[in-house]
Amino acid sequence: MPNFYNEYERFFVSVDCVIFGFSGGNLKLLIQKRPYEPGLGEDSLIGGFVGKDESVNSAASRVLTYFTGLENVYMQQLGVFGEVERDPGERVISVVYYALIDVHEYNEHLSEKRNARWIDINDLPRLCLDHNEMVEKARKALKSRINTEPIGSNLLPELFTLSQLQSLHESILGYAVDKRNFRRAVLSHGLIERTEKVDKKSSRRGAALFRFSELRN
Amino acid sequence: MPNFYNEYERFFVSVDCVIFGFSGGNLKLLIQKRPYEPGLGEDSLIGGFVGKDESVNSAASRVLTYFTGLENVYMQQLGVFGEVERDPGERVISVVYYALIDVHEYNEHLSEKRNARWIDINDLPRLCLDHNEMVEKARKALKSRINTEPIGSNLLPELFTLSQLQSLHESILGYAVDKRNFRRAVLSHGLIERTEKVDKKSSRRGAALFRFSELRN
DNA sequence: TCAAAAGTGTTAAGTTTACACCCATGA
DNA sequence: TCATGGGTGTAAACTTAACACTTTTGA
Repeated sequence: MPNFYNEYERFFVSVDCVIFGFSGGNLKLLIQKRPYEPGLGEDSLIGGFVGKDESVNSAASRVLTYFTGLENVYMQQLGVFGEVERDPGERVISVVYYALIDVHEYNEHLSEKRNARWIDINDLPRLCLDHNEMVEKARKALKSRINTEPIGSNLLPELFTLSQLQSLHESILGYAVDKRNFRRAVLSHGLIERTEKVDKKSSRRGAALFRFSELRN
Repeated sequence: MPNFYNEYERFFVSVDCVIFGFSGGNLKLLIQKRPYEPGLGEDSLIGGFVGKDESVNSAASRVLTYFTGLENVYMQQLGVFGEVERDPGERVISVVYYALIDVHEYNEHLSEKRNARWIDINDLPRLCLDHNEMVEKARKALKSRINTEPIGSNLLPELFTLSQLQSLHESILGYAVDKRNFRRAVLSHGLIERTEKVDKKSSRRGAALFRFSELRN
């Protein structure tokens, strides 16, 4: 096939994923030790390069599966980081995603093998390049979407208590919400439904377990 | 400088701009005749390729200035279109922006020279590649932001009447809004202020001219 | 004098917020 | 029996939505 654009430059294109999890009442982030120079060994988002025969979105999915073993994960594009000098090694244009995963389902063994680990979002270390900026942007995106998208359905196990869901919302929003108002609001949305099951782990009395309804519009 | 990423592929990266204007009570889009194969002469968004020594955002600004003569235009990244086969000529990864410009200020002579023209958003022709999809995404973004961002300040002339502002909102939203409620709402936001001037062109009685307040938070 | 756009308030409905006590259970 | 987290209702404040007539003026 002839090349029509040959006068133009070509660039490395990477994908970087801000991977959120929720565990122990706290929002977590999956990070790795950067596997190449420059910045070898520094803390880094999970990322990789776009390949010849895959779309940019597919590259992000591939990277995510490579690190977690999970497929069909909830992911959203956040934007492009395209400053000339953002990577001191080579010019790389990065497409950033955020992903939400259920930390109870992912392949822990695999991510350890990949040198990845979960950190609490509030103990975020300094990350390489412009990765802290990417995390900041992802947190803002989560905050603004938590009340309109069923974000919890990706971060929580299939069955969960309303207290867990509330605690997730509070972690994302960064402030406490009123228990009664919260329950009324999420129940009225009709996105979750009560099951017959009861969770006895977190309290003496036991808490009703809910699940996200299957129906999507 | 050594190349650390040499095993990876490099890609053409383009920027495509969904450029909105507002004139005669209608939302407009600036399009061009595609200047290269494949699809030479087809209707196309305003676009170009990212160069070696410019950031992706700068490339978008450069393209916009090239076509309109305007600088410091309001632009926002919309996302990346990165399917493998989206351009049948070559693999090109496109970063999409939307921009809002005041059609009374831009350089009409220049855009004509560039073979660009304004079309009414409701008479949108079939555009090349995946450009219609980009426009659709941009319209949704506008809709969801019209009530939180001072979008009008970029699309309207410096002085405008409330009827013009309302008509702009209606064009973006796609439905009529109540005049009294609209006026109360925009005035209470405090983003616009009344001037002493009066517009006599659009009515016998004359309408007060407003401007967007300088103050930004 | 009339056509055409500008301008102006009030009420009802709905939504959001604030707030405190009893319940069930296992240790 | 008591400590712990689970579960529940109501009233006030605020926001949104619906609705129609008068004003000004150039032709």
